[in-house]
Amino acid sequence: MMVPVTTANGKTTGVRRRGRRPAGEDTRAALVTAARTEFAEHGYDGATVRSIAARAGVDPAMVNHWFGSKDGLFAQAVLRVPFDPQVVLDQVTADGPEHLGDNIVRTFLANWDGAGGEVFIALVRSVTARDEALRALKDFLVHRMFKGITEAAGCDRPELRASLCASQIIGMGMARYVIGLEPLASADIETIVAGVAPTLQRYLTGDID
Amino acid sequence: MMVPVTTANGKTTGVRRRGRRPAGEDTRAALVTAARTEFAEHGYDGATVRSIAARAGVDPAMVNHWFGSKDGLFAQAVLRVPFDPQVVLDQVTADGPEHLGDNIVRTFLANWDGAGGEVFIALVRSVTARDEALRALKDFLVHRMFKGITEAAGCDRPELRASLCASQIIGMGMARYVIGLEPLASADIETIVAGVAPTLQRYLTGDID
DNA sequence: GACTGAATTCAACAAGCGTTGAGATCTGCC
DNA sequence: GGCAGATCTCAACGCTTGTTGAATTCAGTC
Repeated sequence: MMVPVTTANGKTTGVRRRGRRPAGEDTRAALVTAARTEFAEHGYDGATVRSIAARAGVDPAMVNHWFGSKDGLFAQAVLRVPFDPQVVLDQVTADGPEHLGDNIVRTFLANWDGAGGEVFIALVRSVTARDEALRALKDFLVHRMFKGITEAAGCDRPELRASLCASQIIGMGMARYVIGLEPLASADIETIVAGVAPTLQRYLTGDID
Repeated sequence: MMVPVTTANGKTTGVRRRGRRPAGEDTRAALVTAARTEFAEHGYDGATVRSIAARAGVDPAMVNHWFGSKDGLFAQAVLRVPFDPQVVLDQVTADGPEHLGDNIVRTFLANWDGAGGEVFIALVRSVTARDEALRALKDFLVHRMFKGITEAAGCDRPELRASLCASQIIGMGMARYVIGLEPLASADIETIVAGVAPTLQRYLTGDID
C-alpha cells in the first residue's frame, strides 16, 4: 500500500490528497476545455470520462458532480454554440451581396483556425454517436447561418442555395480539419478564399440551373 | 429453462439448433453485408459485433471465426474499395476536359445512390475511430481519383486543385448522405449536377487565384 | 473557533464490449 | 456408412465503460 507523502507546501507526491482543493482552481472550466479537446480528437465514443478527467487533472467523478453525466458535459462543451449567429450574419453581409463569398469563407476559416475549430470538429466527429450533434450541426449551418444569408441576398430557391453552400463549407472543414487533405490542410487563408469564395458566390447569387 | 422445439423441416422455434447449418447459407457474405449496413448507420464504435451478427441472423462468434476480429470484418466490408479506380477514371475523362465536372458529379452520385454509398458513409462515419479508415478515404479520393483526373486534365497546381475538388465531393456526400441536409438530400441527380458540376469544372480547369 | 456545506478523491458497481474454447451438428470423401 | 474436418451455438472470460456512495478536506459564516 502506498502512503501519501505530503510536502511542505501542501502538495503531495505520487498520491493526490482527498477533499476540497484550495480556492482558485476552477475544475468545471478545466473539464469543459479538456472535454472540447478530447471530443474533437476522438469523437464522442472515443473520448472517455476517464480520459477527459485525466486531461483536466481531476477525478472522473467530477464529471458527474458538475454536469450530471457524460452527455451533460458534451452538451455544455460542444453543443452550445460559442458565438452569436446574428453578429456573424451582420459581419458577413456587411459589404453587400457581391462580397458574400469572400466574407463567408474568410469568417469561417478565421473562426475555425482559432478556438472555434475544436467545437466544429467535435461536432462533426460526434455526429454518428449523438443525434443531438447531428441536429445541432444541421440547425446551425442551415437555419442560423445560410438561411439568413440567402434571405439577405434575396435570391430565388433559397433552401437549395443554402444547402449547396453548406455542403462546400462542410467539405472544406472536413478536408482541412478532420481528414487533413494536403495542401488544403496547410494552405493559408487567402489561398483557400481565392479558390472557394467564387463557389459560394455562385451558389448564392449565380446561375445554378 | 427453455427446451428446443424441433419442427418437421429441421428448423427450430425459439432456440436455434447447434452445429453446422445445411448447405447453401453463406454466413460470410451475410456478415459482410450486415456489417456494411451497421457500420454505415452507427460508425465503427456504434456497430457492435453482436448487433452485426444479429442483423445477419448468426452467432457473434462467427465474426471471429470468419474474419479473426472485428477489425478484420471492417477491413473486408468497408476498407476494400468495391470498384476499380482506373475504370471510373476512364469513364470520367472520356468526354474531354470540358466535361469533367459533369461526369465527376454524375459518377459519384450514381455510385453513392446505389450500393457504393454504404461503403462511403461507413468510411466517413468511422474516420474518427479507425486511422485506417481515414487513410483509406484520403488515399482513395486524392491519390486514386483526383490525382489522376488533374493529370488527365493537365492543369497547373494539381495537388491544390485535387484537394479543392475532394472538399466539394466530400461536402456533398456529407450533406446528402450523412447529415441529410434538405433539399440536397432528396434532390434528383440532375439538380445537383447543375449546381455542383461547374464548381468542380472551375476547380480543375478554371482560375483559382 | 466551531459548524455547515461544498468540493474532491477513492473504491466499487453493473452493464456492455470483443473474444475464446468447448461441444454439437452437418458435409464431403473414401 | 463411417470418419475427418468444417461450420455453428453456447457460455463464459477479462476488460473497459459510465456512474455512484462513502469518506475526506477545505471555505465561508456566525
